[in-house]
Amino acid sequence: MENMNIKKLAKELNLSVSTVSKALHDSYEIKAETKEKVLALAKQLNYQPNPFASSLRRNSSKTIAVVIPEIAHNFFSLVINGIESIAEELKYHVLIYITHEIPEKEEQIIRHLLNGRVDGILISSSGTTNNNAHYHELIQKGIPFVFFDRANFDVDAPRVTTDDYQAGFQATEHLIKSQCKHFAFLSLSNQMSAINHRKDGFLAALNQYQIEPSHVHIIEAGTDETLSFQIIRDSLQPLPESLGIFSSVEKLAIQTYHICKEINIRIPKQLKIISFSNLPTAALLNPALSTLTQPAFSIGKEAALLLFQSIKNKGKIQPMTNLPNVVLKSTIFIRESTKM
Amino acid sequence: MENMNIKKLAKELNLSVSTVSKALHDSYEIKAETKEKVLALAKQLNYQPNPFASSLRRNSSKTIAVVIPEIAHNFFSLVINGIESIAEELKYHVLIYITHEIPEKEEQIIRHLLNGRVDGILISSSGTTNNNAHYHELIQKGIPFVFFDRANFDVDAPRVTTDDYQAGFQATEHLIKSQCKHFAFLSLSNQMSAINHRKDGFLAALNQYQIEPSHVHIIEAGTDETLSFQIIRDSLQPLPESLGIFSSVEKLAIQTYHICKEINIRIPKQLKIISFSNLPTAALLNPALSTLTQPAFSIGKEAALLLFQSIKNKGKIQPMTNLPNVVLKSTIFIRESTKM
DNA sequence: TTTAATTACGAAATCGTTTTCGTACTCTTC
DNA sequence: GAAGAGTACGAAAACGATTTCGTAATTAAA
Repeated sequence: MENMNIKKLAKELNLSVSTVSKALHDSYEIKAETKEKVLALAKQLNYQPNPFASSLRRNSSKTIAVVIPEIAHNFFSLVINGIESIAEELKYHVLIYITHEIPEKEEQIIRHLLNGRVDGILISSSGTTNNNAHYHELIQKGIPFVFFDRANFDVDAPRVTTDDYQAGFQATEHLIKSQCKHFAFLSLSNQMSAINHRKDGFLAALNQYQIEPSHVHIIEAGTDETLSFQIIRDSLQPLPESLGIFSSVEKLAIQTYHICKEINIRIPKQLKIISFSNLPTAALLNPALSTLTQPAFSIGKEAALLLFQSIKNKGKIQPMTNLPNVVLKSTIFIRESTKM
Repeated sequence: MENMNIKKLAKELNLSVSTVSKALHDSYEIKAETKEKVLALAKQLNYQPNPFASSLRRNSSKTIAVVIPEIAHNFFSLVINGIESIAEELKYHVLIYITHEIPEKEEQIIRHLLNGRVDGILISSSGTTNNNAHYHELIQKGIPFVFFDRANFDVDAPRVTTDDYQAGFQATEHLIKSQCKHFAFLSLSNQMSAINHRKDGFLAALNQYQIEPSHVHIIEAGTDETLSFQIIRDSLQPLPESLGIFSSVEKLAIQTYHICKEINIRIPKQLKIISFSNLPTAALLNPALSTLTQPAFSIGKEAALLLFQSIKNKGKIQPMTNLPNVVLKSTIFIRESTKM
């Protein structure tokens, strides 16, 4: 009685295993009456097919993987919510893997997934742009994957991103019009696509408004918490006159707030700041933080939809030109932190 | 060439399938020389065992499930981080399921997991205390599970919780000593263990300091975002004199902040508030929010450790008395929001 | 009435591992 | 040099589903 399986079920019904299996899958070969009997007993005995036997035979797992740099992060949590909303509907399971921003970790995870454990993968890359080998192995193995937010543009895969360049331009333009004289861009690394696009927008705006290059600062704070704290603090001492900061990620903006509190820099009087962020408390901060907010939930949803499409189309010829490349818009919220 | 498997590997090596399998598992039956050959070719041909065949045969999946009410929530994200840190080390995979605070959803997820897809489950319950059937089915099937944060105390399972009663008492005592006259407890529902323990601590403190019962308000805001907003707003109009709010969860405190901003209630002058919270921006809010902060990462770690212990001990006789019941301490941070 | 088609089911192969036996062969040991 | 122990491997049976193929029984067509 320990575990119910299709064999016991068949014996109980005086039917063959194959008949029961077909009945459970509503096959046309089985007559209605038999199907009912099978379904009824299956429900009564609480029969649930062994997922591994099924996956082994059908060569599909009904499972996808989500590979993200970190999870304790509003943006990624919201994305997962979006992904889950679709996966749940399609009765897919979701495996989570966290790279902690370590490219080698990402490679290891991806390589591990080559064994067929999942039917597809959603990736927000932690990788450096010059290491694509593991992605190509996925392609070779025929495992569909979709990039979201942080894509590797050298790899032929669908992606869902935001209008990072435009948003970066817009944010910077806003800083310029708020009478900033010096401009700083806070970055994690110069190897991440999304962040680089934001930087390009930043630089383009400064260029268009003919800001003197000596007034432009690029601060690469890195992914290490304590190190980035120091780097940012050092770059604020001495404080350039009328500094406008465009932070490419939420975490660095929060750190900047903490630093300003610590060394008594007044926002927005001495320093203005705007940041990419999905903080639900942005408007409640002291002062309220101006943000560029990505449609995180939709990003997750769209990425999942693209992935499931790829999974469905697997085997068919795919037009490798004209890859799906969904670009969603961020929203700018002007708040006190960039007030004149 | 499409997919490498153990059979092709064996043929290539002129060995039997069983020998190759044993070699890959470093069996004592196989001599060192053979093992080396096998390992070498396996690596060269990039052989990776099919996880489903393996799981089917060994009847274990190297996978655990995490069932949580929501993911876009600092506390749960941090817990997952803790869980992942252990799972990663033990080479386990982590499936995520979100109940969205819907008890029926939780039941459905748990029932689905009865099929053996996972070796164990970590649950933060969304359930009402009077529905345990699905947990008992897990026990009957012999699938180990561990509660964290929100436990069902009527079910015999290990749990990792925090000192909710004491923290509730401490927070309330702090409000009392801050000269509050009226006291409100913000709750999601009266069916959640952790929240009820916080309420018990709240009530005990008020009782000990002989606060008049008419000055004590219990506000059940529910889990619906817009509804809870209205409920809280209504309960703040008219505003009781010297109101001290103890919010049992972060979300309701944030809503309260938004409401106070909207209808111009000054914190902490007219209203003091302290909340359970893992907000990284608590100190940056306007005003800085006093918090009770749970050791979320450790909770995840401890829960995962307990679960893996249960998985390892499976089959052995378990002393059902004396269940592991880890209680971790929260930390109180007094900030401006409760200043006199 | 005979043949062809359809219906409803069963036997057995299959997915890719792991594991239990069985067995040659070598090496001790008395 | 016979018996026993140890070594190193292979054959085959699982694990539990799905799927292909075959076939009796019934129905329809000629």
